[in-house]
Amino acid sequence: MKPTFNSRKKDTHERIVAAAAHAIRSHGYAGVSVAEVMKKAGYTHGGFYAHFKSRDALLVEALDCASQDIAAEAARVARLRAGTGASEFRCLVEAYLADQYLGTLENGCPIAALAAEMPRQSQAVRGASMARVHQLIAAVRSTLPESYRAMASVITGSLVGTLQLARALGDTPQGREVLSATRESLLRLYDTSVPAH
Amino acid sequence: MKPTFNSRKKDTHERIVAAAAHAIRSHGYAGVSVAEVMKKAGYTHGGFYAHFKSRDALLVEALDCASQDIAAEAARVARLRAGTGASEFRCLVEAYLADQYLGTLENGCPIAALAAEMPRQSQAVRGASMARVHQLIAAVRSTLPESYRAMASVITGSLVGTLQLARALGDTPQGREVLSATRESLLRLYDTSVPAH
DNA sequence: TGTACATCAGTGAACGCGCGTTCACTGATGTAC
DNA sequence: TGTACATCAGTGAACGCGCGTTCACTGATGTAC
Repeated sequence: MKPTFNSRKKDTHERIVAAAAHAIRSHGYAGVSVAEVMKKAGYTHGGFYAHFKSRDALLVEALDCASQDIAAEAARVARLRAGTGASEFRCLVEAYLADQYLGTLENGCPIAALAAEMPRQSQAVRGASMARVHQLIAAVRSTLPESYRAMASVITGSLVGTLQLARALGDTPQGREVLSATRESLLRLYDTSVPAH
Repeated sequence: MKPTFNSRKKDTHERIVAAAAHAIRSHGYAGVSVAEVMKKAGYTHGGFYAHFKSRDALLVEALDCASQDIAAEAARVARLRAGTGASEFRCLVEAYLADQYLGTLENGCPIAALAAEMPRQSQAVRGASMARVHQLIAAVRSTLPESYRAMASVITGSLVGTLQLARALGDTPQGREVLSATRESLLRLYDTSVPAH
């Protein structure tokens, strides 16, 4: 075994991807530059192509990494709330539309940050992006009772769109109002429509 | 009067803004270059700064122009449907989430195209963008009966987010399915919740 | 344990390119007589 | 109506800069004896 060499390179690779995973959410696909990501990760830009075939290859890995981040965060929130009697749906809505995401972009949902840019990307990036969109809709669907699953699209759209609109209004009373109004509307809808939960 | 000079320059100005209004929706704020807009408008890039103080000033005017485009289009659709008995809400939903917007970006709602980029813009562009977000929410609110107006945020978010998700999936069965599922959910919701319309 | 050598992750200079912006200019349009 | 001049909208070359990508190199890490 030669653990040091292998794990050093792997470490570096992961650090670059993690930096990019934050960068795509803060600045969008179009706002991410190779040099800046490498700098944020603590390296010079020259080493980049020892790790990635191209900038697009980095974008694909960064999206995957960001998605895993957010899935882990969702699982953490779910574990915290387990036993409080809150429905999975309530946990999802309150976690996704939390006020904390108004001010900081880099840790939120990558789909909310990137959806509008997806149609303009290269085939590789678009393919990875589409898979993540399906995954998010499926995650929302899984919180709904069987007979209400046709509403997964409208609810997912509502989460993604509302977060964007609120962020566009900024961390202000108006932005927070949009978030809280949407949380309440979705939860009231769920409580009045969905029986026996 | 010196009508020719004045109107020629005004004409040129409007042609540049119109080209930019299409470009921001196709390529996002970040994807718009001065040179390309000027070329699309039929000019060389050098003349740009006789018309605009900066690229940002163009973005502001382009957003305003795109918003007027879409408001005019909405009015046109509303006029066509007047007398068919369809509610204002139904007209809005069917017009906003029309299948035609899956394939073409350049004529759709600028907020759906730009929302995620708004928080990263200069103050001038962000200010203009925020005003348009408020305007869209108000337009949605105006189609709702008084006691349901608290739902304007969730519905606007749903329209914006769903269009983005569907576009990310492309002009495919899956993309169209997301659009039609959301249209049906919103209209069913309206028909079952809102009394006497 | 200590020295000589091989490996290879990361460095930094360089490339061609398109960006936003500036500016001296051209030549078509309009005015004065 | 016809000529001489003034205006100014649009042209195209140029600027400094950051981009994605390439590559000869360095020097720390690991191996062989």
